[in-house]
Amino acid sequence: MRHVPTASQAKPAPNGRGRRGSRASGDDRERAILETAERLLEERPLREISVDDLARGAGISRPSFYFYFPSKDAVVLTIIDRLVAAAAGSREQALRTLAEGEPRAGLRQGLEDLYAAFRSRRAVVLAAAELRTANDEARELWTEVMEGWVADVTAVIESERARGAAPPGQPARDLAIALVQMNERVQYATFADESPSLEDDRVLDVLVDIWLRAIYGAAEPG
Amino acid sequence: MRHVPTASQAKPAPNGRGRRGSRASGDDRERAILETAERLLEERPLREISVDDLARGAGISRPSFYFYFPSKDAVVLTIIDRLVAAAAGSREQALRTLAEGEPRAGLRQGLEDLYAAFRSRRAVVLAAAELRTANDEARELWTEVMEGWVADVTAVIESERARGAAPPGQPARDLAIALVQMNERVQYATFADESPSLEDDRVLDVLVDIWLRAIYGAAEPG
DNA sequence: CCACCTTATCAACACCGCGTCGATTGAGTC
DNA sequence: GACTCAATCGACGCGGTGTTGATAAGGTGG
Repeated sequence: MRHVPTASQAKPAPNGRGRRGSRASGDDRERAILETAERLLEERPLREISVDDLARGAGISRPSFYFYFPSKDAVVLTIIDRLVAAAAGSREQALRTLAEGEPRAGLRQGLEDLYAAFRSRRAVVLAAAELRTANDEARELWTEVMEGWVADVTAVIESERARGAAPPGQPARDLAIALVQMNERVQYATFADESPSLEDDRVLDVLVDIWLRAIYGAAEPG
Repeated sequence: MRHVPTASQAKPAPNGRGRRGSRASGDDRERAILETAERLLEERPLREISVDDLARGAGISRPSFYFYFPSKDAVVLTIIDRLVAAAAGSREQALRTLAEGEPRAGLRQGLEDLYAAFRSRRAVVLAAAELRTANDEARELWTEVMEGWVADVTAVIESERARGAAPPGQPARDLAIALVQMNERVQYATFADESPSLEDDRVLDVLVDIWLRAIYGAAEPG
């Protein structure tokens, strides 16, 4: 279980991740650490950034770092929390468009918004993916996010089937899981510039096409 | 560039990963280390296995370990090399079935064989995925494997389009990349028992369905 | 059979990154 | 001017990695 109210509550009260108690001038330091982390993540992966790097970057010693954050991971988790809160906005927006009876356009719009939100914080997203394999809290956060999307997509598929726009097929939730995970993986590969990976400007066309065919396509045409 | 001839050449000559020179009785130790690694990977992730664990498991001291392998990663890479060589068999088999004019059945068969091959070495596959993010050599090996599959799938799609069985659509290679990456991610999630993830016995039905719709489906029916 | 190479082994070491402890400073009450 | 408490950091212990150098334990051949 995570203990933090997923950010967005400006400063009040100590939380599991942030500084312990108080709110004196050291707010600057805390911000400095977060900014240093974001800056360094643009240059190299999390695993190559030490607590000392973060401390020095923020102009303090390593032990002082621990006054503000309990660990390196906690810093990144704080950053991710905020990104996730921001992305939640995009998701709600997309859902609303979807609900307005124009599901295909809405779908494209939704995937576009999400892609843009993550694309703009590429470094953080890659760090989050790296953390996920090692850190329980990160894994739980990721799970929450994925479950949220899967639930939404499942609802959309079911409603499209109910109104006859989409044919029956695999259980909606199973389909949703595979599609959401496809997006995660494809986008990650593009952000990380893996090979093979899709070109940045091809990602959406390809993903949207597969989603539409998976949801609206008949089982086996041609 | 990797320097190792992807295993399968029993013992000859020192290679980049294995023991340096010679082939005395210490062959047993080398095998013992590899077996210890596989055994421990069934219990816990690579990151929680130390060189000392591997050494003790093989009945030698930590420094002695370095006589056989240059690092913990090298051990896992050796294991992965062998798995990949084995999986290459499945892939060739699948391709042959595919080429015999029964592409849909062949596709299902191919995905099934691959899934079974990896499923049976779950622990190793998960370790490989973990290594990939941290280790250059692992990343290159993974790239080779992925590029191989993408190339094959691209060829299949193009040939199906050429003979009129599949309609035109996104560039075949782009489609292939997304589908192959989807499989990777979905299978990983299932092996790791993430949430959300597909149930073990649902994976193939869902993946095959999406593949068929993505390849053979029309752009936008219903 | 003994000098010699080569295989195989490990204690001891140097290094790095993490997280903690305890002492110290300095600004703000009362 | 005595007290508090946020903030800082030197020094430490821990656990992990990889290396060095000394040593034993087989052949091999002169």
